[in-house]
Amino acid sequence: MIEAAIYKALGDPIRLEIVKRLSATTSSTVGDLSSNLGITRQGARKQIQVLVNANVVQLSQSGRQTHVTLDTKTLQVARSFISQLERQWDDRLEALKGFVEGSD
Amino acid sequence: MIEAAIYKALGDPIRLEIVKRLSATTSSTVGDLSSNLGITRQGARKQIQVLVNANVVQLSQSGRQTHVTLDTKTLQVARSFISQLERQWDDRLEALKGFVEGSD
DNA sequence: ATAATATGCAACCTAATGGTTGCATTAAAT
DNA sequence: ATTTAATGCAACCATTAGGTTGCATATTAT
Repeated sequence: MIEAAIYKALGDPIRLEIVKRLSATTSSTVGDLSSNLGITRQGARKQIQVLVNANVVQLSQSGRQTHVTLDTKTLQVARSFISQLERQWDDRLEALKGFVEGSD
Repeated sequence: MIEAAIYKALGDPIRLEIVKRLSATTSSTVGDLSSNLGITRQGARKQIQVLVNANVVQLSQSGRQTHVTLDTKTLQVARSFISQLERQWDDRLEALKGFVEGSD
């Protein structure tokens, strides 16, 4: 079953920025990720939670800090689905082309 | 530059359903797409407009009907970006693995 | 023991979103 | 010439989302 929730999670500039940072950083805590986003720490935390709820990231506690990691499995599902859309579309175009050529 | 708008457009169950239908249908008019979505025609039209604004679909007029077509170029951009995130993440993990092994 | 750090949680506000109803318009059929 | 079909557009409404401030809590450093 396809989850619009994944795209919804990626569909916000701040959340997308967080995901981008995550993909490029060795280790990120909630605190790290929350800075330099142009919003408050608490605001950023809420956005991180949206990513958690959509399974785009996972949290793990370690002492007083919370680590955030990307869940690439979810990203993979999202990417595969888009691939499928593209493929279906292309097949359809191909079939149409064949039909037109055949009736020529 | 990366557009969160694309994901935002896909991040709604009704809009995603519209896109799915488009990928599987030979030709779709606004009217076709607006039926059996569980909302009014006008409501559906607004969602289609969101897809138009995000360049996920394009409209073309033909007499009294409006045809809707997928813009696979946009989908491709979205997919590529996710691929890139996955790749960066994998490279990072690989580098980390090398570091751990090297220091053993 | 105290102070500083890293966080979480709740209440609140405003703007955006998803949806509706109602009416206008234009092209195609009869 | 009328009617029917396929749309578009605007006003309105309820809910969700994105953000803030304020306060509580639990580790870590001094």
